[in-house]
Amino acid sequence: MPNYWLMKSEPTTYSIFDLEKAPQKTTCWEGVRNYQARNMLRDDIKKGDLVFFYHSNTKPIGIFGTAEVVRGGYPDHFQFDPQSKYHDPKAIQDNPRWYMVDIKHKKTFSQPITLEALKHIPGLENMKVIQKGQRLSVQPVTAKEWDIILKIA
DNA sequence: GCCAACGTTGGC
DNA sequence: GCCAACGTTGGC
Repeated sequence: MPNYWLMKSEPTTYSIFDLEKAPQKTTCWEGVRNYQARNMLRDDIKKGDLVFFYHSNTKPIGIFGTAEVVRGGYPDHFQFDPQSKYHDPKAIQDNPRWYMVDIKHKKTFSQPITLEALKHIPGLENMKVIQKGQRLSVQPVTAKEWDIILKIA
């Protein structure tokens, strides 16, 4: 059984439409610089897991589609790249601090499921993304939540 | 653009 | 190891 996740992105930085157009419809999910999210990327997110692609800081906010993890956690090489905005001068080569995964586009919903809509769907009351102050850019999603949302999409 | 939430840093 | 200051996220 795959596990389910939700990943946030600001569409001005990287949108689901960018992912659709990417070579092999695949991209690496770099730049996560939060330890809780890092732990999930490094330890928990495996090849074959499924992901909701969420647009934040935009209009409308919400889940725009799905993607599949095609490569599980591996070191985010941008931490070692002084040119990158994700460079981390404290990161050590043989003990990487930050991790990323590769995801491949699966589906763009015909209509995004907005944050506002998510708040009113029965069964999603405990979903992390609708909780106030929930800032993690990578979040676990339960199988039940996944099913409810896919049925509506 | 504001600001609440909350993670991180660093002085002590 | 506490906690104030500071920075960032992200909804509104």
